[in-house]
Amino acid sequence: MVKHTPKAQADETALSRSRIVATAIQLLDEGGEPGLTFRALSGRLATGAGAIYWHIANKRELLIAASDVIVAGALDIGANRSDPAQALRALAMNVFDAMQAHPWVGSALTHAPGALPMTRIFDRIGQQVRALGMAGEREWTMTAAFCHYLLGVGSRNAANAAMARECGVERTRALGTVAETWAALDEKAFPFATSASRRLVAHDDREDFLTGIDLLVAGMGAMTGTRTPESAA
Amino acid sequence: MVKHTPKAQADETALSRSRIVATAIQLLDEGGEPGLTFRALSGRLATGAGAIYWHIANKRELLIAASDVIVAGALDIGANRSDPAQALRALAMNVFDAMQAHPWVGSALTHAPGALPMTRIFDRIGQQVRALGMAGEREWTMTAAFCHYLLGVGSRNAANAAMARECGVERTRALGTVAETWAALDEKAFPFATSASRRLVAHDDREDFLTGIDLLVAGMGAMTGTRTPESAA
DNA sequence: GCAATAGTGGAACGTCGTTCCAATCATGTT
DNA sequence: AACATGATTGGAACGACGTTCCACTATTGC
Repeated sequence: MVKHTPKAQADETALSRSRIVATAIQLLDEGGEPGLTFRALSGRLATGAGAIYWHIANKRELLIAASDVIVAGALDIGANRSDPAQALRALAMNVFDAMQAHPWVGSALTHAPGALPMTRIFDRIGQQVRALGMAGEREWTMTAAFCHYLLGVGSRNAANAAMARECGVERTRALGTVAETWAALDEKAFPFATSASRRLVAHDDREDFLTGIDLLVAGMGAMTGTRTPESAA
Repeated sequence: MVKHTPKAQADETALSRSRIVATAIQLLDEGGEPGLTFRALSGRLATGAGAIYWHIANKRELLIAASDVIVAGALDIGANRSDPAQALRALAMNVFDAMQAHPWVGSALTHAPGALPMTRIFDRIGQQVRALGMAGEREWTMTAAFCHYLLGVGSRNAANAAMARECGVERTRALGTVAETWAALDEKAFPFATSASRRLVAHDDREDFLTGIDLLVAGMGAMTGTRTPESAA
């Protein structure tokens, strides 16, 4: 009783790569990385594991495809300012927000460095770095530094979210546990960590992240000698 | 026939936490993250899994303990220059070299943000940032930025090593595969990645890393000279 | 000497990613 | 209308993993 166009099955009940990836994103958002399981996936799709493997090679590819949907969506909007420094900032902000909304993305990007989603980010950032006047060796190094920073923040974000989920509490409460551990350390052996433990729970991730981006942009200006970071206002 | 001091069993055949951790490091160095298995571990220690669990709570704790040995060793030497900027550089270099020699450390640090090894790094870097004249909010933000960058580089290093191991070839050859993929991308859609594909295989990780560190240090100098933290819009 | 406790070895459990295969469905040919 | 073919499906089965459990041995305090 089901109508079907020859090639493009518009049938909603039919299995397809995009439907699998969309469901995978649902599971990841609900239960984090451990929430994505081929059993949970086949259960929600009301099919078997073999059917899924017909459309997708393995879990790694599934994770990359899921990340790519999020990353492509984050890079699609905004970041088209005329000023490269501002565009860089907006770009980084978009990626950060996407990683905050979907913490598993940060860890997925880490485990597949050369894959499409990370390449997307790398390319878009590289374009802006180039527009800032970097050339030759510089543009590579600077872009790589930006990406590494972005990736580091993203994976720490993912780890924080995982810890919060594991303890069954919200992020602030989970960080509070770490803060207590730090505060209880020997002040002689860890002078900075003990004094910084208060800020660990009070700080704003997003603001800190953006300050780091500004730091890198300012550093680029200082090292090339030409530009001043005055533009980031 | 075995002599034994009451508490401190110097017996080489006896199981102990430190012997377990040392063997775990061996396995990690030989086979990467997937090389560390409770079965492989109990096999090499000529014992059962239950005996190991008497000394160590779970795999997470084992990975943290293994990382701590490497990190503590890396932070123990050097980095005692009088110039904070130079000390910061030397510190970062030590951690980078340790992560290069033991690629699994980068990924382990990512998955346990508040644990002792990462705290060690955070504290040592924070001390130098503080010595550079940062105070209040700044010293936290700057230290966090350094750590994030360090972590990002470390986990990408780990991912590269994992990819190289998986393909059974050396790192350069594995990166070459990624470079070919990038070169084959649409030049209109990925103008930067396509043009940068040559550098991907030619570059020197360590040099790039240090340039990034210098970038951050230079940024700190530039930002403290002029601005106040009201830039966050 | 003897109970108590620290420590050991390995079988067993449940879950995971992945593979395999018989059954089903849609389609082109006769 | 009947069949052959290849794409697609559902679920059983496999091997490996982290972890738990428990019977057992060795050491210690009394």
